Amino acid sequence: MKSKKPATKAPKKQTRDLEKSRKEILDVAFMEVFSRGFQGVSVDDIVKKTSMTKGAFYHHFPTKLELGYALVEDVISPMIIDRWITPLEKFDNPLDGILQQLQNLIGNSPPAHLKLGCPLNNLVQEMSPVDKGFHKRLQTALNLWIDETEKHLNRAKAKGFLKKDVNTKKVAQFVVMAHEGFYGMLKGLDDPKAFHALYDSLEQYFAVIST
Amino acid sequence: MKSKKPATKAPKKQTRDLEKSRKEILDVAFMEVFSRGFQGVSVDDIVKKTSMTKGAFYHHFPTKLELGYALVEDVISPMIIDRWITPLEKFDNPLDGILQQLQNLIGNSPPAHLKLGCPLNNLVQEMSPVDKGFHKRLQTALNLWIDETEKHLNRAKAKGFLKKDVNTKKVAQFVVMAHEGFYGMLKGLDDPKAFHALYDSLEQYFAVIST
DNA sequence: AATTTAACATACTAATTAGTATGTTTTCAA
DNA sequence: TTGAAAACATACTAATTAGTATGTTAAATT
Repeated sequence: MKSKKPATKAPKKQTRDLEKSRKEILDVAFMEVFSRGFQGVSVDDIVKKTSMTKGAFYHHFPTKLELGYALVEDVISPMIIDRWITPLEKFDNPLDGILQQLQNLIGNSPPAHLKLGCPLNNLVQEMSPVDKGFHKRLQTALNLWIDETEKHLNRAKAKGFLKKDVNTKKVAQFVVMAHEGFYGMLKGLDDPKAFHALYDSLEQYFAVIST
Repeated sequence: MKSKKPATKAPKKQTRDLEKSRKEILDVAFMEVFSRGFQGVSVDDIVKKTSMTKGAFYHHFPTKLELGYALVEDVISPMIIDRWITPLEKFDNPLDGILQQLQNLIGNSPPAHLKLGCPLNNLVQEMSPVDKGFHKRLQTALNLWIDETEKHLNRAKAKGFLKKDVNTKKVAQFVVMAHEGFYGMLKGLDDPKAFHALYDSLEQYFAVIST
């Protein structure tokens, strides 16, 4: 039996950690909501997949809706930045970066993962008309995506990759729309060739606005 | 009191009509599901907004899922043909028709209606990963939309409006993707100017593939 | 006209739901 | 060390859920 406590200094023997617990709930909730929808998941479902109980859940989130809000603000929004914005920094031409990321994160994704769609788009379509608090936060997340994309497009313009007369705000909106559209389409279709079709068309559009 | 029955031949005094009742349930269910999502609507919700009761509902549909399937096949699919395909017949150049219909049905829609998004896209995003029966039927509906769009693009090609080397299947997929993307975007954003931004970009893309 | 059957209505059930009330254990500051 | 508060656990509740069992009425058939 090794239940003896070694006399060496306790190496971080915390059994309770607010931040870690919150993160565990959010992580589990994210996957559940991602795959079954916000209204399709119950608080009990989430709790069951957690190492905690209902008491813990409601210690962290006053209502199920507040958990949903936290998912948008604390999980999904940072994820968008991580996956779609930050990687663009490595590209001299942001337009190349956008196409590259589409290829990496969507084109190269296994079909099983594509079937779940986009976490943000899923919630926009499901919850935006249903709850004002959701709508507000989802709108903020979408605008964040658009604004950050626009910044890189402005950089592209400054570097001479984009025609002088292009409206980068408009293009940014179109680019984000295409991301949502790609995800939505590939979620509904099974056709693995569909991505290339969409990708090729977007590439053609990029060619028009490029120098 | 006018409760007397005129001796004139009964002018269709049916109190029970299978088809009419089914249609009433489907119509009510469509609006409820359209605005609150399939999982956000209960059978009792639907029944309450109907002139019938639960007994009638389960006389027409064995389960809630079967009602959902009927919504896709009997309500939404015909609606897509009516709104997005049939109108194209009036246009000499189908590409003009597609842009016109986008302007009519989305650009000129009141924001209150745009907030509900697209009935098909809503269900694709919410239900496609959740239930196989849904996925299959939603996929069929999407492919119907794509195939019918492709037919008109082939007509455009035959008439010389499209470049000879364009792949009409690919373009059709991109067009439907754009429709879903437009709807999804405008549902999340509030910006009334967003439509024009998206529209302009799509128009530029059309210019590339046109003669 | 009588009888069968189709088109419903009414009343129920067992499971699930979000949320609460109250207890227990860990942590940390004095 | 102690005591208070934070971080949970347990046990409950009232409402809602999809679905059923059974009754009733209108319509079609004979």
